[in-house]
Amino acid sequence: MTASKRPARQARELPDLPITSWAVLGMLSFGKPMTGYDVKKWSDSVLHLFYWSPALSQVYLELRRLEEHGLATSDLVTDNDVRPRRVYQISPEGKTALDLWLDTAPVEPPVLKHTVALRLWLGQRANPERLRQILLEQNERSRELAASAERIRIGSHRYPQYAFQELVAEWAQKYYETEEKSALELLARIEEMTGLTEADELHRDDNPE
Amino acid sequence: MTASKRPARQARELPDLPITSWAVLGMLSFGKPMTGYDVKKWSDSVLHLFYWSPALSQVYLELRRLEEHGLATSDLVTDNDVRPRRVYQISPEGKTALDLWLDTAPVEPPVLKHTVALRLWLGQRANPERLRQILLEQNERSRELAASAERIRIGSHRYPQYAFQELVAEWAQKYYETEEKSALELLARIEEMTGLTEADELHRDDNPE
DNA sequence: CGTTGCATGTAAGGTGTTACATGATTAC
DNA sequence: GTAATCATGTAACACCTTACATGCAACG
Repeated sequence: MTASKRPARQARELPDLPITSWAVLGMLSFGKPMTGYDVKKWSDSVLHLFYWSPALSQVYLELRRLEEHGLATSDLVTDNDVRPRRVYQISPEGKTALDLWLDTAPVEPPVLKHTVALRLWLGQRANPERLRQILLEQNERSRELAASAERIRIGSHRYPQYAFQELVAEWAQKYYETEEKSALELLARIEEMTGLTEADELHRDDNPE
Repeated sequence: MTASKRPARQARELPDLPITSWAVLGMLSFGKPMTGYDVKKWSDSVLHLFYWSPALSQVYLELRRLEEHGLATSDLVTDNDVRPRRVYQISPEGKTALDLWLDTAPVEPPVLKHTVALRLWLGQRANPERLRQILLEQNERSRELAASAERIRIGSHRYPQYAFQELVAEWAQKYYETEEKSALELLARIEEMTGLTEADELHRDDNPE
């Protein structure tokens, strides 16, 4: 393809940044000035539910990059005589760029790396007891995430400016509740299957290949 | 942590490989000898539904790595006088290692990078019409993936040795059907919300921040 | 006769992780 | 007093992608 070097088509040209950058800029766009540490915490608790939480070192890198591009500004804040904290804020250019990104950047297909499904797919080779254990873990993990999403949803409720966060929290809650149920359904299916397999094994000597 | 250099704890020591390697080894474990190109094709059509499909160059790299570790073997096959194809097969050591991995490797939490949810989360800044469009695209994408999963499910039906593949295909079908519905529900919610917003705007001059 | 599929691989570079280094403050 | 939290950053490296290079076979 030849999409590499096109001249500025519009007065407002979007810098070519990874989605992670836009996610971090998006967090800044809610208006609260934040340190890298703050971004990481918020990222772990909320972004994590539907996107993913970058490593702390990555967060610092993204913030520096945003500042380089003029999309954010930072101030060194010294409260007492502690080590100064660097506090970031979105800039007007950052707001414009984010809006343009939301409006024009193509939406990449969501990425799912479902390690549990992968194991299940290879289930023929696996120990049924292990599969049971994996699905119980998955069920538990999903329950926790659903609960976490619920807390966030309730936390952002009745503040109209958080309507979209609330909407996504609600979506995430349903998503993880479905995951929770899915794991249990799969558990039941596997118990049927391996029950049959064990019966079959009485009549079979080696695995077919 | 000091988990870097530990001596062999067991006779059967697992090589430390990324999950992608195990996924590729898993594909080989179904018994069919495959070229890198074959692996990529299968990866695109099936693995993609629940894990993700590595780039072709990555597939070749993984296959080489598996062979280095003795988990797979390869043969150069020359059918006519075409360029020879390198055909990979799982080795007995590969089977043992895969089984051990399935049995003992900790299951990393599934990773979701939901680009649509990310955009929605930042929806306050976005153009409602654009959000509509994104959700319609997402609905369509999910419908296609559900259909794809269904075809695979039907294809593996009634072959008992494919029971787990069928199970995962069924799970994937439900997953994407849920995604499909989710997108439509969100669409409806957004129409309510932005309907209200537009009405509100008659009484408001600037966005709150 | 041009596009798609089959087929393999290298090179360059970006994305993102873990480990390391450092140190103050707060809570138990 | 010791563990957790707050806070910032560097270094090394693994993972993975895109672009490039190459070329035959089959289909339309």
